[in-house]
Amino acid sequence: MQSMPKDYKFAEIEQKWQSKWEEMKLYHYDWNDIVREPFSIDTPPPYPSGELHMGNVLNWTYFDIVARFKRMQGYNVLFPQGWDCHGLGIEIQVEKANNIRKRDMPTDQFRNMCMVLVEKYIAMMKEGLLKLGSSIDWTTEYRTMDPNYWRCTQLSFIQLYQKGYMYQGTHPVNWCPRDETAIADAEVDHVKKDGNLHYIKFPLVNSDECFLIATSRPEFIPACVAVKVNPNDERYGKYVGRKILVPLVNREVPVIADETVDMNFGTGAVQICTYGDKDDVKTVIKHKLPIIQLISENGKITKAGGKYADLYLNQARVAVVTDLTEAGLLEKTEKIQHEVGVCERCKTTVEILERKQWFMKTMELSEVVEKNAVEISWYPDYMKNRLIDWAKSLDWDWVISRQRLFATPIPVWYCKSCGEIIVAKLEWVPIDPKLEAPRIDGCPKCGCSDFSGEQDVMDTWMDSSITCAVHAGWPDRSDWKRLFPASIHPSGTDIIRTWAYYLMVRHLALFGERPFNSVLINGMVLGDGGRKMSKSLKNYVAAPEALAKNGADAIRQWAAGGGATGSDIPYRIQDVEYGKRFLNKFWNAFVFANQLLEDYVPKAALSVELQLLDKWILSKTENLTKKVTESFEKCQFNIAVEDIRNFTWHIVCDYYLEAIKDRLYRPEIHGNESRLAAQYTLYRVLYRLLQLFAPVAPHLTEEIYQYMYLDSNGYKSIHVSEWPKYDSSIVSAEIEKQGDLIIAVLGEIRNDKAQNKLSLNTPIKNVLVYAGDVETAAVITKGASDIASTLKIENLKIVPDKITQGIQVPSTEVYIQTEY
RNA sequence: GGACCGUUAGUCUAGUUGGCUAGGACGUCGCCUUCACACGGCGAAGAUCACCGGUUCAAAUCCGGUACGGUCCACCA
Repeated sequence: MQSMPKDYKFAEIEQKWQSKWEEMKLYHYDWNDIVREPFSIDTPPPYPSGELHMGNVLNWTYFDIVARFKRMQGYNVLFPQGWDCHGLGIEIQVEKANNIRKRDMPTDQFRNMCMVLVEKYIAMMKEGLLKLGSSIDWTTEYRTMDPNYWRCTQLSFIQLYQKGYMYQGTHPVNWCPRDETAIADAEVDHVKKDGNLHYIKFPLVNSDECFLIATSRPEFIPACVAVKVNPNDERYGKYVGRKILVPLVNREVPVIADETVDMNFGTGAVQICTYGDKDDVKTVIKHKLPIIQLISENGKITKAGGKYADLYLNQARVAVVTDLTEAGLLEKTEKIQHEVGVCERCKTTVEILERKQWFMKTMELSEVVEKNAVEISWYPDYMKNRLIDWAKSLDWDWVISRQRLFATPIPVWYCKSCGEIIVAKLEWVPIDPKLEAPRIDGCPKCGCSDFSGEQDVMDTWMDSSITCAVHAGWPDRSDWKRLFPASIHPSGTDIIRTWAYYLMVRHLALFGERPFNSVLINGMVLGDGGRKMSKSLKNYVAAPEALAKNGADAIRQWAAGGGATGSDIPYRIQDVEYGKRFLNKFWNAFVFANQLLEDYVPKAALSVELQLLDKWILSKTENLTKKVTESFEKCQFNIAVEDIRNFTWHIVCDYYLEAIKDRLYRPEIHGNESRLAAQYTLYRVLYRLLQLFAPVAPHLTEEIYQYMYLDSNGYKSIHVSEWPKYDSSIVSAEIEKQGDLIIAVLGEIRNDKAQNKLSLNTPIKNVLVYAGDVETAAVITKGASDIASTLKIENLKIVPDKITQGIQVPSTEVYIQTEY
C-alpha cells in the first residue's frame, strides 16, 4: 500500500489512465480464448458529423458501463468501434465547402473529398470517446467506407439477391424537375405557398349525380386513378365501389374507402393522382392502384396527359382550369395556404416520379420480426412496442437504392443489348460497377459484351445494418457464430425504427437468426428548458468542453445517473457538479483510510472478533452489492449510481468512518484487537465500493486501486478484477437492526448537541440512556464505546428503565438525557 | 392527425411485480472552522405525487377518462 496525495487532479489522472490502458491492451477482446464466455456489444457506428456531442456521451457511457461490468464479471467482452461514414450530410457539406456540384465531377474524385472530411470528423469524435474513458477495443476499428466494409455490404447484397430477397421494381421518389435528379426527403424543404383550392364536379357513372372534389392541383386530373372517401362519411359511404368519370379525359375510376380521409376538409372526397403528393403514394400502394406517369423528368406533361402533353405543369394548370370552367364543371375556387416541398438547393417545387429502384423484401418478415422482438430483452421493456408497431405499420418494402454518390455501390450491371441483370459474383467484391466492368466474357443471355454499371448506390442503412455479423467476424472468421447474436444492441429512441429494425430484417433474411439478444435504449439528451439540444436553440453544450472542464468521471455520473434508462435526460450542470463533489468525497475517504491503514496487512480472514458496527456495515455493504449488481444487470444505471453514492457518502462516511475513528486513533483505550477489526472492515468495505463504482468512474477508481489494492490483490487493474459475489452469510437482518439503533441513538445525541449550538467536538459530561427493556439495553451497551467516543461523552450510562422524558429516539422506547 | 412516453416541493429528478412515515440533487434558511473532505458536517422549511372517476383492506404505483407537455412519424387533398 502506497500513501496517497491529498488532492485528486482529475485532468492529469484521467489522461494518464487513458493512455496506460491502451498500452496495457486492457480492453482487447481475446479472439483465442475459448474458455471464457463472450459478451458482445453491437456498438452502433456513429455518423461522423464533427465533434462528439452530449448524446454520444450519454450512449457511450451506457455502453462502457455495460462493458466494464461484464468484463469484471469474467466475460470476454467485445466492445468494437466503427464509423458509419456514408451519407447525404457529408455530400452536402463537401459541396458547400468546395462550392462544387457532385454531379459535375468524376464520382471517385468526389468520393475522395468526402473521405477526407469524414476522416477529419472521425479524428474529432475518436478523441472525444477516448477522453470519456470508453473501454473500446480499438483494434476492431472500421469504417463503412473502407473497401473491406464495402465487401461485407456488397457480399450481403449478393447473398440476399441469391436468396430472393432483393428485387428491382419501381417506386416513387422526390424529383427536382430543374436539376433532373432524385432527391432525398432530407433534401426537401417545406415552404408555405399561396394556392387555390378548386371545387370540381366529377360525375358518377350511370347516374345524374356528381361528386364534388376539392383539389389544389387540377393539372393532375389526367392522372387521376381513384377517388377516395371516408367509409364513415354519410354523404359518400354508399358510393364506395361505384365508378366515377374523370372529367376532361373521360376515364372511369373507382370510388375507394379510406379511413384516413378527413371528412371536414374540402368536400370529403379526394382525387388520387399519380402522383400529386405523398399521400397519393401511400394510397396507391395501399390500394394497389394503377400508375399513370403524367410528368416527365424535366417537369413537362407526358403523352399520358393527352391534349395537355408537352405543357409545363403550371401551363397545364391554367389550361385545365379553363377547360373545366368552359365545361361548367368548376363549382368554385378558394384561396388557401398550403405547404409544398421544394428542392433545398434550387427552390423548385419537388414532384414525385416513379423510378426504377432496388428493394429488399422486408414486409414478409414482419411477423418474424415481431416474434423476435417479443422474445428478446428490452431495457426498458416498453420500448419493444416501438419496433413492433413500426414493423406492423409498414406499407411497402425497403427501398435500398439511392441516387447519390458517397455510398456503397450496388454491385450490378445491365446488358446494354438485352437488359439482363448481371449481379457480381461473391469473389468480385468490393467492386464499383461505375468504374469497372463485370468480370465475364459476355452476357450469359445474349452474349453481348457491352454493359452499363448500376449508377444507384445503397441506402446508408445497408452499411450499418449488418454490424452484428461484421462485429462477430463474418464473413472471414469461421467461428463468427460464437459472437452472434450480439449480447446487446444499444439503440436510441429515435432510431429503433431504422437501426434496430433494419438489423433485425437484414440478419433474419441473411442467416435465419436474430442479430441480438437484448436492446438497450437511451433517450435523447435535452438542453436547458427540457427541449432537444441543438445549436439553433442556443442550448447546445459542447461535449469536449464539458469533458475538459469537469472530467470524464463526473460527466459519466451525469450520464448514468441523470435519469432512468430510456428516458430523455436534460444536461444539467448541477448534476455534473454533484458528481465532481462526490468524486472529491470518495477520494478523501480513501486518503483518510489510507493513513489509518498504513500499518495494516490485508488478510482474507480475521482472527479477532468484529464489533457490532463492523458487522453492521459489512452486512449493509453486502446488500448494496446485491442491489447494485441487479441494477447493472437490468441496465438501471441511475439506480446503481444513486445507491453507491448515498451509501458511500451518508452511511460509510457520515457514520461508520466517524464511529471508528477513536478505535483507530486510540488502541490504548479500545484495544489492539478492536483496532484491527476496524481496519479489516474498513479495508474490505472500501474495496467493495471501489469495485462497484469502477464501471461508472473508471479513472478515479483505478487510481485509488493502484495505490491501495494492487499489491495485495494481484489484478493489474481494477477493471479486470473479479466482480464481487453476494455472500448471504455476511448478511444479518438482526445485526443491521441493532446497528441501526446505535446509529439512531448517535444521531439523536448529535442532534441534541447541534440544537444546543455546540460543536460536535464539545465534550458531554453525562449521558443517560433509558433503553426501555433489557434486550435493547444490551444492544446499546454493545455500541456504547462507539457512541461515547464519537460524541466525546465522558460518562455514558445505559439502563433498561422505561421512562417518557428526555429525547426520544424515533420509533423506539429509547430515551436520552444529556448533561453538558 | 397517429404511435409512444411523461406530469411527484421554487427547480430537476428517483420511486420495475400496489404496503411510502414519498428518496435524492440544486436552491433557500439556521447552526457547527470537527484531528479525510467547508468541493465538509448537522439540522429546518418546502409535495393534498396534474385533474376526475373506478378496482382494493391498502394506489404516486393498477384500470378508464380529461387536461397539459415531450419524442418520433405523418401532414391536408
